[in-house]
Amino acid sequence: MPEGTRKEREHAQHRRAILEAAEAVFARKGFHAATVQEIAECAEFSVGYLYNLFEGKTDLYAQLIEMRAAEFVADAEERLRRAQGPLDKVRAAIAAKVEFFTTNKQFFLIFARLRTPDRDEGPSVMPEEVLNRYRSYARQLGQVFAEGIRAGLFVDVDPLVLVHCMEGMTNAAIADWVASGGQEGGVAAPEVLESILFRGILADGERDKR
Amino acid sequence: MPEGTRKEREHAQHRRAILEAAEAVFARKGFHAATVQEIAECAEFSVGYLYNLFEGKTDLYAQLIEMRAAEFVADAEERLRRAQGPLDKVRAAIAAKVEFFTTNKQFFLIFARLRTPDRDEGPSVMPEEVLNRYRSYARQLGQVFAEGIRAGLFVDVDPLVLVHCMEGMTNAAIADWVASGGQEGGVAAPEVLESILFRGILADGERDKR
Amino acid sequence: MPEGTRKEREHAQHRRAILEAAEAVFARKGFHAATVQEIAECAEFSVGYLYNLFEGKTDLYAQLIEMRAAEFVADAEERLRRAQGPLDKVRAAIAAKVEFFTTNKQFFLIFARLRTPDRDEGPSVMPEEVLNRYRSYARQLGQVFAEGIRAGLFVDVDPLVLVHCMEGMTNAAIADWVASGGQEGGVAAPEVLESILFRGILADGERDKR
Amino acid sequence: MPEGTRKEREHAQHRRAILEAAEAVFARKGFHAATVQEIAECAEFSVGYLYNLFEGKTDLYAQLIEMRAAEFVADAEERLRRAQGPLDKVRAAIAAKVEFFTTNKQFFLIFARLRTPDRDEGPSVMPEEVLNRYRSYARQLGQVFAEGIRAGLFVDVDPLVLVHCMEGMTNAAIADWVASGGQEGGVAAPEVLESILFRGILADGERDKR
DNA sequence: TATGAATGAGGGTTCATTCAT
DNA sequence: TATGAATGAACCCTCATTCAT
Repeated sequence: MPEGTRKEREHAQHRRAILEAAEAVFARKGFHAATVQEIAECAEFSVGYLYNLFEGKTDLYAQLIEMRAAEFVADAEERLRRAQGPLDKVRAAIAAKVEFFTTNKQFFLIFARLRTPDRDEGPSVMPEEVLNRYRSYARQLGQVFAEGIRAGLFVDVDPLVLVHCMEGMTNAAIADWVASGGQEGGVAAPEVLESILFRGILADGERDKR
Repeated sequence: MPEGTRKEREHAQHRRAILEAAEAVFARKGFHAATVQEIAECAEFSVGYLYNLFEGKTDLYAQLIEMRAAEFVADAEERLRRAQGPLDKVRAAIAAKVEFFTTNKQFFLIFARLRTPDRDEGPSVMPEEVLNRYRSYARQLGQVFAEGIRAGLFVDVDPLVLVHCMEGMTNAAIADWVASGGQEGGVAAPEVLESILFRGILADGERDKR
Repeated sequence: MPEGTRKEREHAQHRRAILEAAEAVFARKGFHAATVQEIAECAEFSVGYLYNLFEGKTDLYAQLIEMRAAEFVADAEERLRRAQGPLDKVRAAIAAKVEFFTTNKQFFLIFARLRTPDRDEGPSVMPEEVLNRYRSYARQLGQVFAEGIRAGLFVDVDPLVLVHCMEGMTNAAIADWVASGGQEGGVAAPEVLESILFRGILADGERDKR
Repeated sequence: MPEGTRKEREHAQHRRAILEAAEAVFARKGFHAATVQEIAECAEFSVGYLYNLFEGKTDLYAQLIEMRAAEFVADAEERLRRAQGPLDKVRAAIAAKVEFFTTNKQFFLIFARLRTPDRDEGPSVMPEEVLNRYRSYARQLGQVFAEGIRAGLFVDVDPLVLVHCMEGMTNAAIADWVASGGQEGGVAAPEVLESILFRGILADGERDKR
């Protein structure tokens, strides 16, 4: 049951509608090529109203990312908490990511571009809060790996490198799936990615040869 | 000793200077936010002269990518040719990429954005030739993995997934290095990435447990 | 009493204001030398608003001509319909033209330039519709003369030549009047032009000498 | 036998070549759309050299018109001098004009646009000298008609109107011929134009009815 | 004499943002 | 609350003109 007065509920609903329209347009065009006009039309509101609810194009972008980042981190952290031991935590992290982007294809395109931020655009587009949330999550992942290393489960390599390996592999797999149309069942199964991350790509017989 | 008349040498030199200025600006701002004005200033030429040498902003972008892509592919294919067997070929591919972006930090930011092109920008920015060159290289990598699978060296997984794993891991490692300032020796050593790709992140004792 | 809502009326009024400003500027400078900036200033609107109502400079030009051409042709065709017989129809055509440009001095300068279009400007500026309207009117004039020839009223000369004579004479007279400032009563009276067109410039006694 | 040193002769020859190239381009594109670059290429000289011989685009345009106007006026005035009596002088004027533009089709397009000068382009494009030469010729024509009127040969109408009628008719006929491709024998014969100018378009029997 | 590389002011157009309604 | 008309700064690009060679 939604809280607040009817006005407050409508307000929140309109915000969501606009954020979703923005997600579609930003995903399709990128930040600069997207126009506020198109987002407003897509949400079936006027530009003016959009400017009542958001401070501007940049704010809209930031809030969109904040919203999705919060959704993702909330779910992923919950899964991390529930999983026991580094191995299962890593599995949980992979599953969380693959599942999140499987249901948020459009956002993946935005997320992917975030990794190479356009700098020098006046005040940075991303509010510190979002960045901190993400950094905090990355740090947790790092700790999971560090713990695994201490426990003798993982190879003794800078945990950051392990995080990158995991992130890079999953990103590439998801990117390929999204680029190829995002059909059901297309993305590499999390289990395959897990297996490669854990055991590498060498066949069983080959691994010990050298 | 460069060929051609003095005029031709200057012409080529100016082209290079502008392409390098463009690389710096596109890397910093992205395609849309970069301005021709800024590129010209950065190259210490007038806008008009830039338009004598290139057909427009889009052409400048395309030629820049074409130039770097040609450099990369030439080197990487040469290394692939020299390496014997799938294992060494994969090692060569990783080394080629890490080394190329180590000396072309700025271009990495452009390359990374290429993977999530802004759509709907009229005719795609990239000329078919460049795309084909890249596709051809990706296909070669796929064949290396396929060969490794046939030879029983690699796990029996869709070669495309293996390519993605390799690409994703190296991209993430390079991205982190670039983002953190690109200091000497910062990027994860190719040998570490290789090792993880081949043998996974599980410690020796753990791998066989399950 | 104008139709539509207040908004619609204002919209139409602004369109007219801009078209009139465009008429003044195009008349003074010609298409190429006119600037959108100047038209906007002259209409006391911003450039941006002008682009809300028209697709661009070319569209503005085309719509202006379309508007005036429609006004002229509507009036002239009505007069042609009402006049009885070739003689009166020719008189009506002359009067229609002289009176139209007497109240549309500025447009005459635009009309005059239309007759020597700058070629090679990509797709012609004029929409087919306007050209067809004008061609249709010219054809009607030709038929009037042809009918007069068949009836033995006019000399037996290619009707097209007769149209040219009529058009040329009236154009020259109007051009002179416009060039000399367009004062009241300056243009040669339609009756004088008619008389010369019909009976030539020879004095009565001289005509039959040869 | 051309005068001056070889240098002077070459200089004059180059000037003519450039003026002719300019005529072709200005005729095709109009003043504003024509580019100095294209004129230079068309004349097979460099832009720089063009700027050695002419002060700029405007000067080139003015000198071109000056040259052709001088040619025309010299010929037309000579014919006027030779003709005896107003009738023959008018015939001579018509013939001079038709013949001149028959051999100078391209220039007709430039001449036609001259009649509706783009104003407000800073210092007027046409030097006073050219304008005066043309005015002087128009005055002479006016005097021919005035003389005819005094002699009872022409109807008693403002001579300027008669000049306009003659000019307008011939312009329209030439314009049609040029527009339709300028084929041999296409333009209305001077005799037809003369006849209409002198005797009007009414058939013999009709003229006296009213 | 003859060249064309180099300039930069100015044009058409877009779009984030505001504000009267 | 919700609208969209109106703004104007900023962008890409062209082209007349200059000047070192």
